[in-house]
Amino acid sequence: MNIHDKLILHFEERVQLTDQEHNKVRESFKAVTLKKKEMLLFKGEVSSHMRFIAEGCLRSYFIDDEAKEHIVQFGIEGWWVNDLYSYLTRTPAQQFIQAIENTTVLQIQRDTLNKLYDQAPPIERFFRLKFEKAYVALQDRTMNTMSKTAENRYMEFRSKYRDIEQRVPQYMIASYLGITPEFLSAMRKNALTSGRS
Amino acid sequence: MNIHDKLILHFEERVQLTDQEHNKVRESFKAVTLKKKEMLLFKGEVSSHMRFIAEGCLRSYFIDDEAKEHIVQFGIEGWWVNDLYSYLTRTPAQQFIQAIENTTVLQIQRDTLNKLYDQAPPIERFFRLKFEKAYVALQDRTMNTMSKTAENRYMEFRSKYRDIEQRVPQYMIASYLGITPEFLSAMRKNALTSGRS
DNA sequence: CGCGACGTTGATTTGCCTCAACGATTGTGG
DNA sequence: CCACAATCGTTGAGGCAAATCAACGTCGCG
Repeated sequence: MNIHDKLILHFEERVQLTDQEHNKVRESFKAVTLKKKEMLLFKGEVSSHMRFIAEGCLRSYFIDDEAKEHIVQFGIEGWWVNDLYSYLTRTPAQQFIQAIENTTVLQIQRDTLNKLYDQAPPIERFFRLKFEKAYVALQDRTMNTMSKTAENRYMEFRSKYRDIEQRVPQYMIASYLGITPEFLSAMRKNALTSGRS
Repeated sequence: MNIHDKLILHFEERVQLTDQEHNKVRESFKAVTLKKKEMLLFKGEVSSHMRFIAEGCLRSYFIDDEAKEHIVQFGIEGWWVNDLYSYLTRTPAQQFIQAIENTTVLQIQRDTLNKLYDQAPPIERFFRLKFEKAYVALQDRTMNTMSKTAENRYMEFRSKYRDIEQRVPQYMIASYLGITPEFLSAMRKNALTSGRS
């Protein structure tokens, strides 16, 4: 199975595409490969691509006024990553996107994608559905952050993203959860000495 | 100007509609009026409408394990409100939606909207764009919550949503910001006695 | 072998919460 | 139209979850 097949299967989980649309997709999305720790997007660049992770693992993060990193999102095979604000407004990115493992991404230029929306309505539908889902997922995270303790959020992260948990260093999980590595470490110790697991 | 005109103008800020599509919109969206404190959606109901606020002010909120309320979103004229998770998955809502002022909402049934997507691609495009924007806005809020103090978040809220600030009680703003009313009160006192404003 | 990346530990500090009490408004039923 | 009850905001004392800071152990890798 070549790399574009993955993307097409991904689209076809949600919408039906004609052969012609398959070809459009194959032409429009270009592969990019990254080695571990390489950058896919730097803060300050304008993000002008939508990006699908075909293989590997990435993180997007930003740096606050006190020079601290905060992980916005992890992504693995089958996920999309972007600094969407930069992409939509054509302004310099606030976020960095970096490879955690060697990674292959399929990306499409903004203008190409916008044309594709006109030519292939199922693709536009796919993205409508995708953003609906992404919004719901993000809202869920927001609600958790507002109402749960760090320990509960960690437990939920572990059960929801077991695959990711095993591929990224612990301090990045702490950053994603909005806590310090020290505190995560302390929590893990507690969880082990009480509830056996 | 009747109430459906507002909605059509709202669509036409982003996409072009034909006269026929105008009519579809007029037929499909039904008006609902609410008095202050009335509920538009209860936790446990399935949300089966997309809802546009034509006039008034609403809040959506949830109640956590410790019986505390958390405001997820405010909405005024020109905004959309929903428990999107419930709407998309047809499962019982986690959230409540309540009128803060007397309010008029235009709402469309899920099935009707889904048909409309097929019949009127610009409407589907509108919602793709809307969810992209909503996602970005929510991500911005998430990033703020992760990296800023309560005081900074409050200041940002005030400058970004001055209109809302003046229409909702202070304890609801506290809830939206993820702090207690007491702490917000203390912050306000500080801000006044130091920086003149 | 040595160094950098990662995780851990413990002492101390801090941002925000809890609880309880108390004005000031608002609104509402008698 | 007044009286009383809600509703809302404020204050202050005390407490806790999580951060900070500094030091140290361990592993993988060049």
